[in-house]
Amino acid sequence: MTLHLYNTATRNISEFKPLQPGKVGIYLCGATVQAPPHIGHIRSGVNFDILRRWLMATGFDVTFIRNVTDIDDKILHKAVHEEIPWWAVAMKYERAFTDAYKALNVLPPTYEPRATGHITQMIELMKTLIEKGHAYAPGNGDVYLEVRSLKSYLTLSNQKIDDLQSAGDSEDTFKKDPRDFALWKAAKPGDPSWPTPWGPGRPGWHLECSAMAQAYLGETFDIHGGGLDLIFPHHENEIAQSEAAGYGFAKVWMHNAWVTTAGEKMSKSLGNSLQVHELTKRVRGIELRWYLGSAHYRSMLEFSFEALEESAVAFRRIEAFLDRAIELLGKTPEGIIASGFADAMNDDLAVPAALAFISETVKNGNNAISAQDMNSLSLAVSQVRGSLNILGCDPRDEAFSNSATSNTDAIDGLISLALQQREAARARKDFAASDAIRDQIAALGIVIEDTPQGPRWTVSK
RNA sequence: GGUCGGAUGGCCGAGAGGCGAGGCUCAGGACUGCAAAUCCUGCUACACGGGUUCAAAUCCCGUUCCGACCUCCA
Repeated sequence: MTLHLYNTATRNISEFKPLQPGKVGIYLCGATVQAPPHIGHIRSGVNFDILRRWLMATGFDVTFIRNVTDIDDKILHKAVHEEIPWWAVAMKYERAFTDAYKALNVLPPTYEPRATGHITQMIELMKTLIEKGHAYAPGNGDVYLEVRSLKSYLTLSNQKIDDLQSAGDSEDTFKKDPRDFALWKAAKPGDPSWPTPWGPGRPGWHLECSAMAQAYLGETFDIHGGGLDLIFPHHENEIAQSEAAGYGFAKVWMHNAWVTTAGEKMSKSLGNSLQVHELTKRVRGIELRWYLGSAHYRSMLEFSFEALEESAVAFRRIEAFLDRAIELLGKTPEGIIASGFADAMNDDLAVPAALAFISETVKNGNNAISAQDMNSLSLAVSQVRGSLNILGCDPRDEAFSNSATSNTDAIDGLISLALQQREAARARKDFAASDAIRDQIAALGIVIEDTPQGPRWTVSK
C-alpha cells in the first residue's frame, strides 16, 4: 500500500502522487507570533511533523516550509499593550514557539520564512493580480482582491459568496464588494509601513503565505497544511490570490483538528494553563508529544489533565520496555519500519492503528524477555524504535537526551553498594532488612526491581 | 441563514456492512520471600426511532443533543 491522504479540497482519501518523483514540497501555516504557543498550536506542528517524518522515512526528499507571520493587527495591539516595539513582540513569541517545537522534538523546517522578509514578493504578487484584473487599489493606500472577478472562489470550504454572513458594519467604502479582502493595508500613523507603488502600508493577513509558498516551493506544490479553522478565510484567500495570479498552488490540502476542552474549541479561559511551557512542567516534552500525536490528526482531541497523565503512563510502559530490553541485549538495535506500522501510516496517517501495532510489539518483546529469546527481542526493539522515531517519540533520540545522565555512573556505583547490602540480607532471609533498604532507596525516588538477572534500579518518573 | 464535523464501554480512543482495534483503570490468576515489572484471563460498547440486508456501530430515512467556521483563529 502506498501513502494515501485525505484531501480537504476533494473531501476524500486518495493516493498521494508527488509532482516530482521522490520529492515533496510542504507548506504549513505556522504561527502568528502574538502570544505564547498553546497545545493547539503545537498539535498542528506535531501532526505535520509526523507526516514529514513519514515521508522522509519512505524515501522522499522533503522541503518543509513553515512560515512565521510576524506582522498583523494583533501584534501591533500587543506592542501597545506591552509597551515594547512590535518587532520585539514578534521576536519574543517566535522564540517561544521555537522553544516549544524544540521541547516536543518537532524538526526544524527546511526554511522558516517571515512575512516581513518577503514584502518584495508580496508587491510583485499584487502587481500581477492588478495586471490580471483581479485586484485593485482604490487610491487610499489599500489593495483589495476582487473576489467576484474570480471564476471560482470558496471551493475549499464549499460555500457560496452570497451565503456568507455580511461582515458587520461595512464602514470601509473603498471595497467594490464587502467580500473583497485586503491584500495590503494603508499605513496608519504610528504603524510600521513599507513603501509600495500604491503608498506606504503593511501586508494583509493572507498575502504572505501565497508569496512565500511561491518563493520557496514554486507556483505549484504538493501539500499545504494548517489547522481546521484556517480553511476559511485564510486558505480560501490564499487559493484566490495564487490561482488568480496563475499559479497551480497546492495539490493536497490537509487540516488538523483542534484540541478541545469540554467539547469546545480550546477556550481562552483555559488558555494559560494549556500553554506548552506550563504543561511541560507537568509531563516531559516527549510525553506531551505522545499525547498530542496519539489521536488521529483529523479527530478532535478532547483535552484533560487526567487523559494527559494516563497517556504519559502508557508511554512510560513502552519506554520501560526499551530500557529493560536494551539493558538485556547489551546493545541498542537500530529502528526499522515494520509493515504493520507502515500500513497504518499509509492509511492517512492512522496513528491510533500504529499505536496498536506498537502495543502488540511491546507485548511480544516482553514475552521474548521472559523466554530469553534475544533474536525476537532485538526485532521487537527495532520495530518499536522505528515506529517511535516516526512519531518523534523515541526516548533514545538525541533530541531528548538530558545532561543529568552524566551522573549515572556515580549514582549506579552508590546504589550498587546499597544493593549489595540488600542482596546479603536476602541471602540470609532477613527480609525486614532487605525491604528496609529498598524502602529507603525508594524514598529517594529510585525504584528497585528484582529480575531473573538480578536487581535493577530506575529513577521513578 | 449557509458550510462542515461529532455522539462508541468506568475513562481515553480507533474502525465504517460479518472476523471482540489498542491503551488506561478495575477484578481474578501466573511468576515472586514480599514488592515491582511482565504475562494470561475477565469487563462485548457504538445518541434515539424506523428501514434496507442472511448480517448494521458502519448503509438509508427521520429525530435529539453537542461543537466549529462564516473575514482574529492551530
